[in-house]
Amino acid sequence: MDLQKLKIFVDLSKTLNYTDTAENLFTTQGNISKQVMALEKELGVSLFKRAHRKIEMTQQGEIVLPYAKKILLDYNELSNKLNDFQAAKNLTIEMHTIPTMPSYQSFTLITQFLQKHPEVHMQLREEESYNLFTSLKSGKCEIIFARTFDFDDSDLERIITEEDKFVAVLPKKHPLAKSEKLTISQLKNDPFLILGKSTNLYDPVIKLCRQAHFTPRIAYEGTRVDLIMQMVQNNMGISIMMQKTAQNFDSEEFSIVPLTTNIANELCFIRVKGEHSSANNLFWKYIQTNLKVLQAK
Amino acid sequence: MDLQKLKIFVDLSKTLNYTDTAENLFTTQGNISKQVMALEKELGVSLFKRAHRKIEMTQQGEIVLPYAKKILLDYNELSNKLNDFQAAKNLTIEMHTIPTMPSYQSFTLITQFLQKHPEVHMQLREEESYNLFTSLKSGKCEIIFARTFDFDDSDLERIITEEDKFVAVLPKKHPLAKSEKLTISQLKNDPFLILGKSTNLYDPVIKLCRQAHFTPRIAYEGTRVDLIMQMVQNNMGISIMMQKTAQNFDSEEFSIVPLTTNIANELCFIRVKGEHSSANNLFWKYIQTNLKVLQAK
DNA sequence: ATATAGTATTCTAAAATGGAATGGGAGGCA
DNA sequence: TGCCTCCCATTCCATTTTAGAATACTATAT
Repeated sequence: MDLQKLKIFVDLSKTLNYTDTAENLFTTQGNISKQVMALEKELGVSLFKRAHRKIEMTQQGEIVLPYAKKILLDYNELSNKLNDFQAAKNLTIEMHTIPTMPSYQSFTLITQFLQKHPEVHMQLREEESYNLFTSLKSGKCEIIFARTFDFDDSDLERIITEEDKFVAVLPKKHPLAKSEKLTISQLKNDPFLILGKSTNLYDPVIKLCRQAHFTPRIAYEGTRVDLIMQMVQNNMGISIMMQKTAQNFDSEEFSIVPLTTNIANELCFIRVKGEHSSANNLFWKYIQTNLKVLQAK
Repeated sequence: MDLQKLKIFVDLSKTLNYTDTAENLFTTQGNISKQVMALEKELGVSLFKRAHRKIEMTQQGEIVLPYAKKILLDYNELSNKLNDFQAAKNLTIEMHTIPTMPSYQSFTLITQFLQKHPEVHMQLREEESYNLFTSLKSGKCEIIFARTFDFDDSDLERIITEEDKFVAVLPKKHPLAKSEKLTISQLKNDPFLILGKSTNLYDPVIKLCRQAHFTPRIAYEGTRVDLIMQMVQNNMGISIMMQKTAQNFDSEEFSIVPLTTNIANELCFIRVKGEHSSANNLFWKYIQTNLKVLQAK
């Protein structure tokens, strides 16, 4: 059952003339004739009485007409709704991000972008690092702000906004607290207080330890950075985290010492390669441009 | 836009599995895949997110779903309505008839038929003879009861229920009132009181006169037989009509004399050759059978 | 590593489509 | 009466669509 047939039927019910309907619907008279006959066959009724100078609708035709109109209207309404939805979607950026995003300069970029483009809506959602890439690849969001370690995924493209490095967080009284630099093996006997598996920091830390041929003793694993800091202050262990995370807790009670590692680490916007909504492209270009401006300063 | 695509979409929204939907709709998995893609292309949106072990509907799919269901429901409702209509129609006989039908034995046959088949509805409508054949041929009714003269129409079939003949109706005091038989030329000087053009009696009478090489003087032309009879009684002229019409007015005040003619004349049921509703066929067969029974008596 | 479940693709024959031209019947008109 | 015109039906043909069958491809599970 093709809606085109219903369209023809409805138009024909108005014109009662095959040639006119053919013109209205940009086809030929013969085609109209065939389609109407096909529709009649499909419905099993005769829709028009053909008398040789005019045609006239049958009782069955009168039954069909309101339904045909209704169905066509519904289909149009559907088309419109979809168009509206797509238009709105084209002006909406759904971004998933690590919870700490507001502490980075990327946040400034986002707020500036939104001020400059008030027509664009941004839906930000915090999500555990662990899930960000899944959400991105499954299409739940079209862009993420995440921390990467040794990034290597040819399906994705990214804009690095900041680089970060590993630091050790030590109690003030720790023997190595005054060091200028540390390697992780120097800490192999300390209890580790680290961010858990639901962050994407866990795996790189374990990897670092493994590279240094030891398995850390994990005294805390969780998501609360402030809690870790308190535990360090209280001599319950040491922590490995990112410098930019640690510096938010600048305190007299513990030391932050850079760690020598070979693991690249960046904060970046990431999206899949390929087609994107116009708002997304607008945002992407804005970030690329204004990041250079920022860095030039 | 083919409704089949919507059907597939709706079913797929339930199963979320191409193979299952293919089975439900008696087709193949590959076909489902193609149709869904075609639908997506046609609507310009993606309806399902394909993840490699399961598929999931998109937001756009959620928008489409209620419309698809509604359209399919409407189409089903339409089908049902048409079926009901056809079924009712199949049990209804629409018969147009000359006004005098109740005076013939055909009327008895009809009432007997309706008693025997109470499920059949008969819609009788009186119509002027002149229009009966037009109504029949244009499909306004599927069967007529009419009077025929020299019937010859290969598109129609008929059952003759009674034969009739022309009679002259004369005032008692008319010089020819006592004749056993008359030819029409014997009446050429009398004023004619005849049934008008809207009956199909007018033309045959004129034809009879023309065959006898005279043009009658028409003193009355109309549809009221009773009026004609009164006029005859009052010596205002003579009339030519059918015997069975005349004998309903059996009176002492005028004579009915058979007329010698070569014009065949019958009362009959007539329908177009070809397909008919079951009720119509039932009726036709009933008349054929029971007419023989009647005639055998 | 292999099997499995699930969608996409390709190939092919059959069917539907649509355009153009032709057929054919009834009404209008001279 | 005969011609013309209006209109729906039909036919021919090239193009497109369709549906089935087999095959490819890929992520998950074992």
